[in-house]
Amino acid sequence: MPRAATTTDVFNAIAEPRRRQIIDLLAQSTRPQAVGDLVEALQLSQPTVSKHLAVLRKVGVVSVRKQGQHRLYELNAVELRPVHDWVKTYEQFWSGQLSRIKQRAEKLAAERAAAKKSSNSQEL
Amino acid sequence: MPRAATTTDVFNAIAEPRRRQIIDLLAQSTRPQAVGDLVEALQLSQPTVSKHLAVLRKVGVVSVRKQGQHRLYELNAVELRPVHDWVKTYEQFWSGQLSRIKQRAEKLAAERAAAKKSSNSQEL
DNA sequence: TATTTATATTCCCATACCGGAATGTGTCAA
DNA sequence: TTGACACATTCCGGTATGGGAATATAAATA
Repeated sequence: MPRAATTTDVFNAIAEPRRRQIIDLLAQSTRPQAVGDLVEALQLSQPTVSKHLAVLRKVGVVSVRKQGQHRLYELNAVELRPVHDWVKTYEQFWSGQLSRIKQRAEKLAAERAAAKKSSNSQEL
Repeated sequence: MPRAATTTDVFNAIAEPRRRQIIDLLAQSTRPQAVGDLVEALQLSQPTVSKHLAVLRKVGVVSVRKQGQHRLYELNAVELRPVHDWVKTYEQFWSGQLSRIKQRAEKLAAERAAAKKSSNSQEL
């Protein structure tokens, strides 16, 4: 099995730095951006930008709207939520000491739950 | 230029679901885990697990310690911080209405800053 | 020392990439 | 209709993948 396609999910899509740049640009701008605007801002060729946008479209991170001969791209940030939710779990590992206590408590709770499930107290 | 290596940065490393599973397992367990434990938990072949661990090692997300013939893997979650920090910016897009007001204010501030930089009030 | 155990590494291959170049498609304007 | 413009898509080539199979390495054990 080869590497998963970039269009498989958001995690694969945002692995590419230019695609994160595109997301950042769309977030910073009030209004939807035409492809040409992004081309200029990113200093990349038009086909390259269009292809990155196609990936972001397929995973739903951006949406398009036609306006004349332009395509206006808009951020659909909610699709980033899986990434946020996953990584947020680990915030506690580098934030204050108080949180570290909480972290420890959660670990112990997890252990107890696991031990209960399989009456096998071996470490996971 | 092909796709960036999985070992290029954390974003590429965590694109692979099994590597995220490994991270999750290491986070849930109190103690460092031997490769064999992960093999059993993930139901993957030993070489596959070892290779995923090698990727996570190279980007610093896990650290290893020898204990006899075992290698004990431990999570180094702080290396996930770049992902967290990047995606956290977008939290506002799906959290409560109050935050959305704040979001709008930040956009306007960004616009003003951009306009100041290039005395060109065209939209970015 | 020979054997088992735990893990890492190498080789293989089908697949998918990212960028560049070229080309296709659709819209506006003369 | 003929261009001109904005954008998407296709084709190409060098590279890297992830899993399986086989092999290497290193420690424990008989």
